[in-house]
Amino acid sequence: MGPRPTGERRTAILGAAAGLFAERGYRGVSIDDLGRAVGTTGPALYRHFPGKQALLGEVLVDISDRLARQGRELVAEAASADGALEALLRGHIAFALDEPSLITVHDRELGNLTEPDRRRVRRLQRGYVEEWVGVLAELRPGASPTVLRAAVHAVFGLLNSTPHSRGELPRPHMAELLLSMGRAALTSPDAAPPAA
Amino acid sequence: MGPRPTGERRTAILGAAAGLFAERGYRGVSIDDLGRAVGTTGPALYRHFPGKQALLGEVLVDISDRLARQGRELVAEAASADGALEALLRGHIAFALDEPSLITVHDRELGNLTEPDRRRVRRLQRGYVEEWVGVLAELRPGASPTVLRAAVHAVFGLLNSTPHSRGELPRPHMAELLLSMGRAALTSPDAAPPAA
DNA sequence: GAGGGATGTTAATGCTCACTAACAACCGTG
DNA sequence: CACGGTTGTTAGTGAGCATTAACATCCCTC
Repeated sequence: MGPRPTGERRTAILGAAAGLFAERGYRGVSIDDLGRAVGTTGPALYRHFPGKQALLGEVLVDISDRLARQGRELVAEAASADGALEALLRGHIAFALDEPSLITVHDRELGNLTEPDRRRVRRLQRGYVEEWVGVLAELRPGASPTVLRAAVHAVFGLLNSTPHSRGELPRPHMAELLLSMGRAALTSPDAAPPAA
Repeated sequence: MGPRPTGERRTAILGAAAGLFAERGYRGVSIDDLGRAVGTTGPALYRHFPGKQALLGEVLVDISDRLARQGRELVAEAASADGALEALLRGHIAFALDEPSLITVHDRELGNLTEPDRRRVRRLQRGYVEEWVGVLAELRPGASPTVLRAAVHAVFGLLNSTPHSRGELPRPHMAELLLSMGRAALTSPDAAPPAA
């Protein structure tokens, strides 16, 4: 069987991997499952990737990179801190609604990465979080970065909950709901004083 | 080796299982790991449980049951809808902060249950969610139950994010932060009209 | 103080699975 | 039109793992 023009098989495998990993977990998906999902047998996969772990690594690094890059760009383009926050929220929500599998895999499978891949993903994640924290610090000068970081993680949990409540609401409606909930959560007068 | 007074070995196994499942995932934990964690060998487990899946089932049903029961009680005891919402939030937050492993396992491992166990867990979860929806319906009479359900799921995502941002903040401070964020998210004027 | 049930241990057993080997077909290029 | 590189296929191979079997202790009861 001859090769298709480009590495389209490669990207097909990555797509299938994201979907299957999200659905059954990294360990619940076999090489043969992955092959079957793209119309080949299992071992054909080794013509495109060195192994199963490398596949997961590529998926996770790609997601983290896209989020971090998107965050950087949105903040750079924004005219105000308020605008930046709204852009970050809308961007993250769009991502979560468009790619629920990627979001699911992203915060579930970190532990199955090789150490180098895990480091890369963590670095990218940290950068993304700091983008949010920077914007929030401008909006609420009183709050400590530690509190803001915790708040950002909490809002990620809120936004990333989409895959769990799938299909309950039409997409644009869900997007608006998440936007207003996320904004409310981040801009409420929450900065409790450092506990005694 | 003789038996200890009660089924304390049983509960030790359940505790170890929750911790290990949370850390490495159901499929990433072997029977031998579980035995080792409670000071025995792997197969000893079969004296207390019919198998690995039954173990997971018991853990998940127990969590779901505790949450649902706690929800029912808190709402029944509350003097007002406002009070009920605050109680639900505080109760869920305490649970998430006290038992991060249980929370983690709870929304990750549903797919590894037997069909009957999955049904039981889902029924309990639904009951818990409806408890929240009932309270919210009283506070925001205009909103549709569908929107409220989606909002509740989103807030669960927010509250359950604790295990991800572990140790950043002292516990009481974190509890207050989550409370105010959760309340803000649920009581913001978010009820967008049913999209065109 | 003998017997039995509860609880443990070690040694199979049989399955799944990631990965490798050996071989085949296709395509573009000389 | 032969050749080599690319991408597939089927058939191992060896490891890990859930579960079971066979056997050993211990404690409680009679």
